[in-house]
Amino acid sequence: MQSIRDLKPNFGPPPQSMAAGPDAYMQGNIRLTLEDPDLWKSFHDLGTEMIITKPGRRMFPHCKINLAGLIPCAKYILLVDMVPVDGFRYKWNKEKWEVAGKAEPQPPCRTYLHPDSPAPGSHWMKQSVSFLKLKLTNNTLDQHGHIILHSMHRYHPRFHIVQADDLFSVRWSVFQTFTFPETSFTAVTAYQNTSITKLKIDHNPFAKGFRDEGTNKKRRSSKSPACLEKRAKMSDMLNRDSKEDSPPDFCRSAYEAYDGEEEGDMPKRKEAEGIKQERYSPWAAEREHGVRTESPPGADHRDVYNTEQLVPAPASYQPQRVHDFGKPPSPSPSVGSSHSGSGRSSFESRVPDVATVPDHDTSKLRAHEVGPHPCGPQPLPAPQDYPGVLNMSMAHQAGKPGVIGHHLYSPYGPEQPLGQWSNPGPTQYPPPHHLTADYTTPAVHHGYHHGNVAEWSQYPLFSYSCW
DNA sequence: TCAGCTACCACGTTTGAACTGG
DNA sequence: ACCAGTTCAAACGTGGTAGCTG
Repeated sequence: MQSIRDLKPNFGPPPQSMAAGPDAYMQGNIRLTLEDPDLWKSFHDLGTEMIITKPGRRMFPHCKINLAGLIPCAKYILLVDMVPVDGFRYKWNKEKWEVAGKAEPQPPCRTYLHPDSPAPGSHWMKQSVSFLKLKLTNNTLDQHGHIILHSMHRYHPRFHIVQADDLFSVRWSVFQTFTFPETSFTAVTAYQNTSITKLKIDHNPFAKGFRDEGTNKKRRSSKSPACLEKRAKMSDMLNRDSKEDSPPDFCRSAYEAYDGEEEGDMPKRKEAEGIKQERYSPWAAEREHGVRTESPPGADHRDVYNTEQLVPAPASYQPQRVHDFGKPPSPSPSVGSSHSGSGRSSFESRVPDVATVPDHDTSKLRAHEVGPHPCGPQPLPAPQDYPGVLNMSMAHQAGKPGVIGHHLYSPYGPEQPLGQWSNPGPTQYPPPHHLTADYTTPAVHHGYHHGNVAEWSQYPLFSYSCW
């Protein structure tokens, strides 16, 4: 286990509270470990697939981490985002994943904010931190703040730990970014690998109804024509007695390795062994064939990547209140314009999340606040009035142009206490001086004082060009 | 024709309000 | 009146599948 040690201070004048003891913010020896690594590994060996749906789908396994080495009394914000593993689109062909071409232009980048954020280090360390409610979607116009992904593309989650009292101070803070190789996955709209399906069914409590020992036997079937034919023949019988204990023995070959055991450690172990025998892990194959992966050679799978993420310094908060929520988002000519093809370059420069931004008057933006951008001034994502979605806009630092949209999503509701978010307070840093007029409108402050982080809607958090 | 996507379905889990008893 | 435990229904989360679409 190795955390990211190569930290750099952020740019720009730090807030007073940070300047008072900068070392204290740097001395932490943060360690982050992934929970259920064996489960993740089981999926990873098969080629993890995550369903993405229009309304949003949770991950399974979901991201759950343990933290250590935080300063107990210091506040931290935990974030998760998804980054493409490579610049390819994949297809499932003959029981294995194959490259099907270049990746599509990256969807709007969003970051999931852990609902407990910000919380003191002691809070994060006292128990494991779960990102259970993180949802994935393929709807680029998603209004719920879910993380937007492309189907048939590979991603891996990144965990960001930011020492910050609130979102106001995020921009001055140092990010520590952690990634686990075994959490990489392929986003799909329907499962391709039946072994993954089986693994999910056996481990996800919500899918108990699909287990062999469950009551709903007729759901256990495969898509093979032979099975479909047999299923058709059996349908009447099944309809007559769908609660029969012993399932029909057709179409069970794909699950043979899992039969006959109740849930528990032993069956799981058996599953893993059975899977290994038929294992075809496409990612393992990639490694064998020299296809690029993010795994550091020789590194323990539980070790994090040695990457770092800094908050761009000349950050420019550009929250704009949406007064007519519900207006359809305006298409952006810049969407996809930065897509540069395959490989890392394809997502080094992310496009702003303008696809989700309802129409608003971009003339309100001041050029110097937005900063230079090859695509011209970006209409910043406007806050939306659904609860829990944050929006932060930051310009790139010199040499890393491009204002990116990076959405922060938190499942906070308006009623939840967010005092530390909603109001910087007199002892905290004042809002950035370059905030737009809209930012300081009473309406916005009203929202903050009521703990509604919706006004933060979509904040471009940081640039992918940094990694 | 077909791969990918979506809507809908049935089932199980979770959650919170309502109810009950001490 | 208060609190803790129980019950129950609605909401939510699943994978399967038929049908649609490009």
